Amino acid sequence: MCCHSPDMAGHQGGVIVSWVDQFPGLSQLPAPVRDHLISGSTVVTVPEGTVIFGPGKPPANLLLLIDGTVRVQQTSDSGREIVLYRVHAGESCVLTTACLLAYEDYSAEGIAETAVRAAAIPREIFDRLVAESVDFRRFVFTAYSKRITDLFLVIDEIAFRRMDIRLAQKLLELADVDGSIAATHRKLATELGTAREVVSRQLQEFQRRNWIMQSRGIIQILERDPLVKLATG
Amino acid sequence: MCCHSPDMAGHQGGVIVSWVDQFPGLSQLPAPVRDHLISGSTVVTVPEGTVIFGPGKPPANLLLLIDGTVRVQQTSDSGREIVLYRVHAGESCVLTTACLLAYEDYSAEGIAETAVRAAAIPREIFDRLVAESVDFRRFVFTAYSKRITDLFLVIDEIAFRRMDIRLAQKLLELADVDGSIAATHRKLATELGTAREVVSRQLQEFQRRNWIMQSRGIIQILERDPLVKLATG
DNA sequence: TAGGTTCGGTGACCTTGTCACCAAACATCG
DNA sequence: CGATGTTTGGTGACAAGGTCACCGAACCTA
Repeated sequence: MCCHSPDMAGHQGGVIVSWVDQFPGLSQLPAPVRDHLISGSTVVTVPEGTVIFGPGKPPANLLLLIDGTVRVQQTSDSGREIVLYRVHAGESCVLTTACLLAYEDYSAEGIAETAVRAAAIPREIFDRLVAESVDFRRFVFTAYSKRITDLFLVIDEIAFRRMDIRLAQKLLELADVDGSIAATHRKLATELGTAREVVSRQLQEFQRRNWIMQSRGIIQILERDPLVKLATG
Repeated sequence: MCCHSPDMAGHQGGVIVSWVDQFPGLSQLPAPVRDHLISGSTVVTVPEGTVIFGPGKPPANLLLLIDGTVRVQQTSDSGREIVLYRVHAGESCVLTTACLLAYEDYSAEGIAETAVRAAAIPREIFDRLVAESVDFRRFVFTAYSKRITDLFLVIDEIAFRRMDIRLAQKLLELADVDGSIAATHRKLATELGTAREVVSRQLQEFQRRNWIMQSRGIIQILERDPLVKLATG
């Protein structure tokens, strides 16, 4: 975490513009709370690949992502990894507040998947805002709700769903408009919490059926329909 | 949810005794907050087996368990189940607050595993307490932290750990002092999020090695040491 | 004691995870 | 440019785990 910079608030037709307005749940905060939030936080930028928090590296602040994406994942002893969820621009790393206030360590780690710009809210300011503002509380608990729902979904998937279905879903999710996906088998395996070989085999099967075409690091979807049918059961 | 009853506060040598004192994080609340908490909540009892919350049955209150245990589990489309965590006396169903305040539905369900006595705190009171009291906030976020850690652990286990190890752990966990376990294979399978047959086969193997003895609904541990060695790797 | 239910055992089969190893594609650097 | 190391993905063999179908024994309970 580096490159602290002053908040970029500015005047525009009499209205003060700030990163706060990019957060749906925060844009209607009453002026004093809003000011408190802005003055109490620092906008930071971190380069791609930075480990923002992790085992033995407890988060010091609540981060509200202005730009970029944070990937939260877990690594097993044996080295296999699984992606738990992603935090996108306009969202917050809210689960870290649990250990912010409880001083507990999490076993997951957060990695800047792209360059990230974020507002960092120190523990004390966060606590004060929760106390002061109904809207801020609503914002925090709504964010919690979404994350916990995500975790339940992950558990459901890894415990109960078949790999071919999950892989098809993931391909459709990652494909851009022309149906191409820039991802290695290794990356896909991490997304799904499985082994690389399993992904390779499954993709081989999709390729055999002419649903996809592969080259190193790139997968091209040839027939969307059967993938969709498989993904949606 | 039934059997509402007045709070059983009483005098004892000049000190008011209440269920609040059974909660480590709440016993040091300042008097006004404490009173607010007591007066704003209702002590309820629910019989064993009651579904306290679930899909389509959003929780109406935050429950603080005075007595008994609540099992929180998830069921797949195919009918397989997995236990996510348990809430014991002195703890709270705190994850429900996320949907309490966000009006979201979760896919998990909570079941009274025994008869349960609990203090039910309505949404508005909960919100007010969070606003008023640092200690209550600390209590809430600490509880969150523990639950989320539990969920991360569950994900780690089902994604990365071997069944024989997990089963050995579970047996040791459930065994009473003389090493006997009252549980059907079906129950154990739900605990671990696997199929009954897998548990049966694995237990068969443990039996073949003379580590356990089985009869209908009961497993008796004969040799603890090898199970411990397996469980701890 | 008859009938229904729950519990556990079993074999066949499929999917998923692990291990060992290899070759092609790519990157780097002299 | 060629030599070298790294990343990526392919492959086969095998082990572990999940699914299906079916069975008999144990246990209600009426």
